[in-house]
Amino acid sequence: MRYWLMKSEPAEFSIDDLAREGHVAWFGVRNYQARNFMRDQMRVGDGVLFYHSTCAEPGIAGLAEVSVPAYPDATQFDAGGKYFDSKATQENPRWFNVEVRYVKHTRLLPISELRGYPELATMRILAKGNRLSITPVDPDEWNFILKHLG
DNA sequence: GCCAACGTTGGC
DNA sequence: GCCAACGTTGGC
Repeated sequence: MRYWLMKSEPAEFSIDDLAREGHVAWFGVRNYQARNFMRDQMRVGDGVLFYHSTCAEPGIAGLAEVSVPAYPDATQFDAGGKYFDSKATQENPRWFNVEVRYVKHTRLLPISELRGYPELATMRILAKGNRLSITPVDPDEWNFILKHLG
C-alpha cells in the first residue's frame, strides 16, 4: 500500500468532475518518471491526494484511490488527438495509465499551508522546481495531511 | 504576465 | 554522447 499525489488542473478536470464520474482513466501523462510510477509501483487500493494545480487556489482538494492497475494509454494511438505519439505502437506502447476512483472531497488545503508544516518539508511537491504530475507521498506525510484535513 | 526550473530534442 | 536551444510547468 503506497500513497501518491496526483496533480490536475481543475479547469481541465477537477475533484468535482471526478466525483461526478466516479471513476476515470488517468490518461495523458507524457513524462517518463510519472509513467514509471503508474506502471511499476501503483497498486489497486493505493491512496491518492487529488491536487489542483495552475489555478487560483492550488492545493489538495480531495481523496481518491487507485482502482485499476496500469495499462496502455489509448490516447497515444489516437492520430490527430492531443496525446498522440507517433513512436508508440500497439505491440510496443510507450505510455500507460492507471484508473482512479473518487473517495471524497476535502477542504481545500492550499500549498501555502503545506509549506508551513515542518513535517512536510521534504514532500516532493514542495521541492523547488518540482514539475512532476505524480509524486510518491510518505506514509508519515499521508497521515499528517489526513489529520490536518480534519 | 513573469520567470525559474526542468525535460526533451536535435545538431554535431 | 554532449549540450544548447526550446517548450512546458506552475506558483506567484
